[in-house]
Amino acid sequence: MILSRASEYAIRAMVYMAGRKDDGPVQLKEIAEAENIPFHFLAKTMQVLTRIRLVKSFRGPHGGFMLMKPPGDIYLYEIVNAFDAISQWETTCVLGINPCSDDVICPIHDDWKPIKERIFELFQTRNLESLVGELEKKREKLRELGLAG
Amino acid sequence: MILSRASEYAIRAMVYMAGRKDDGPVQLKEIAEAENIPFHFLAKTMQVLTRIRLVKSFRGPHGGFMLMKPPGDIYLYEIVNAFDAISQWETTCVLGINPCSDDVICPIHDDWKPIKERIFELFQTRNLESLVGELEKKREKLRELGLAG
DNA sequence: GTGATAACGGACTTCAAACTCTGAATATCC
DNA sequence: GGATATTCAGAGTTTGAAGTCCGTTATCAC
Repeated sequence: MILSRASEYAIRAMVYMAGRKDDGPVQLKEIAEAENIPFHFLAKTMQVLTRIRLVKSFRGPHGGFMLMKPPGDIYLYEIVNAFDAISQWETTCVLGINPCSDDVICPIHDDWKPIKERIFELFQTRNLESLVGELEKKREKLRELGLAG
Repeated sequence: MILSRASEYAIRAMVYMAGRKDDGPVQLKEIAEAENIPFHFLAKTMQVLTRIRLVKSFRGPHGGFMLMKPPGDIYLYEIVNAFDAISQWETTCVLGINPCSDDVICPIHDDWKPIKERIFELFQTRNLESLVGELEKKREKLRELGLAG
């Protein structure tokens, strides 16, 4: 709703890779099935991530993809920025008035600016490691609820 | 970037109407030219606003559109909701995981929720009158800067 | 080196949003 | 009542994102 599908899929794929216990490359097929992402579309998405060196790819049997950096060093911003020109958000607002800046006649700019900044901050401070941590917490919580119910 | 064009155009058109000093109906042509919106597209947009009774339309010579309520009583939410199903945002997140709720395995949900709520609040508390006020303030500011420079 | 496996790369198709066009309906003015 | 102005309504077109397909290339196992 605010990111392209490619960005969404890329994040989910990366989080999946980061959260996988098993070492060694993860195959496209496994990610696509686990995350319920169209295979061929994810293929192209992963190619982009390979090109910008967020992941390393291995062809042939037992091939697949591996993260190039520890999960704690990969921030959402890097991923998202490969697919959506979020740097351009600086000069865009909800009203589509472009360029929209402090000096442009846009009635909603001053409301929108802090929200935009907050989204930016989210992307720039959240890394894969912390996201995997969130997942663990959520799983734990659901497990407790399951036992209690 | 987060709203459809129709929503964006609708808001701009409504703000334009609210800010117009002259009484009487405003014509499509005037709005389209003033706000630089494709004429025929705006036509359909205005038809929707007419149908949901945010504006009243008049055909024939000297026809046009008028707000059905005082600007202070028209909130962005009403406008936006006519074009984008923002009520569905409740169960959607940046990662496209749908439904996404407090109880669903989505690593970013807890980050995204407050942002979403803030956007909601913006739409629900901002009305046309206050937006027109913002415009005035901005214009004033720019005028001062112009004199100073 | 042959065959199987998996990523690569580009072309193709699908779909929905954005935009355009045209004629019908309705109101005004003379 | 006829000419004109304006919105209404629906169909058609364009465009770009999303998704699919297929042949190529690299790697591994035997």
